[in-house]
Amino acid sequence: MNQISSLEFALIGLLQQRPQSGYDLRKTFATTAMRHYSDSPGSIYPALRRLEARGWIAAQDPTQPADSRRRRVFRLTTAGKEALVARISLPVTREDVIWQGPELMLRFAFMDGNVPRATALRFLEDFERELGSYVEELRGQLEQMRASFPIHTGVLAFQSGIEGMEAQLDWARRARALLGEAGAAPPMQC
Amino acid sequence: MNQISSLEFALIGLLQQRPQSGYDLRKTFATTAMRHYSDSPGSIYPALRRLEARGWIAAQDPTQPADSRRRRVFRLTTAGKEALVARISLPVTREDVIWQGPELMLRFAFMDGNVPRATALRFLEDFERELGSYVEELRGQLEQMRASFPIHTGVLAFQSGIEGMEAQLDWARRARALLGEAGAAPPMQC
DNA sequence: GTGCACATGTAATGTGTTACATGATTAT
DNA sequence: ATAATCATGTAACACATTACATGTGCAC
Repeated sequence: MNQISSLEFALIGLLQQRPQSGYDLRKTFATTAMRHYSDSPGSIYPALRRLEARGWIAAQDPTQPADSRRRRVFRLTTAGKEALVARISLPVTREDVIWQGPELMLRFAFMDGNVPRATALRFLEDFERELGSYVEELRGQLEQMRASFPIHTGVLAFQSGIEGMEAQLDWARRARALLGEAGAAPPMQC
Repeated sequence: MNQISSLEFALIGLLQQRPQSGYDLRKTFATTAMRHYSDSPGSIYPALRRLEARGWIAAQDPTQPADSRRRRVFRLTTAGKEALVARISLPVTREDVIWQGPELMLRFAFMDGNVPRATALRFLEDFERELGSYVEELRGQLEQMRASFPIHTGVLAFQSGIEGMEAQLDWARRARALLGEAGAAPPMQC
């Protein structure tokens, strides 16, 4: 499979921000908001080797004297940056909003300094459109459920999902307004 | 591994509602709000065979005359129902709310008619407590981010996650009020 | 000098994904 | 009759998880 996995995407996104070792990346997954990624060595080190084999990342200065520990600090290569930008710039599809992986918001988060502001605005527009239409469909299903069942947990759980999505829709509208009006601010373009 | 997977849990939860064939279950995953589960035959049929091997589900009436198609309709066994109830009744941990899999809300949704109302209330209390403390932690991280970066996409994406969780917290409070006051309604107990 | 955090790695296992294969029934 | 849908299955592959293994440097 030539497809990049969600973990691999997270790794190159973090490496774009600054060169790091596998251990550093594990600690990020273990302690920050990216906790939903496993910090197990069995996933991260193999993923790093896959990325290295593809030429997207490279260990910098194999015989680094400044670092006595046997750390391997990786940096993003030019090809890696291209792959990152390509992944970030993917249009937001209905599948994306349904699966709601950590992946989607990570795509938006990694846009800083990597793509023009227009791409971020496009993301938000797509996101609003796809999520909006999906929520509308779910609301229809909710009405049907409410008709057949009373207030029981199935309906309530369903409602929880819908309300979470509505909060995200609301966020997207505000974020778009913020980014759109920021014509005076320094451009995001790399 | 003796652990039940998220897919297996979804399958026995659906089979508890009514006996169904693998194809029926696939269609549910393909067309309803449970779309985040794959409807690929390569995942569902092997999972059904695993559940059958464990004795949690059974094909009813192998030589059903009423159904000319060669469907295998599965029903939940007593052991299967026990496993379902055990999984549903698990306390909500911090890990659960962080991973936010489809799993957690499914647990709540499948409570109808399977566990006493107290279990549902307990779920909501745990959920509020764990998610509340996690959101608080994330809000601290957000403030740090906001200090170092301007309004850029990383901060915005972070905020989106927090707002989604806050919507769920709000939902949990309302759901708890609804379930708690419903002393007059027919009990959920099986 | 013993324990702990740092740092990387491998092997076994289970499972989801993709793609392909097969055959029955219904509709046209 | 022939296409589409129903219905189940398998094989190859990639990947995550878990558990184990190994070694370094620092603190007490």
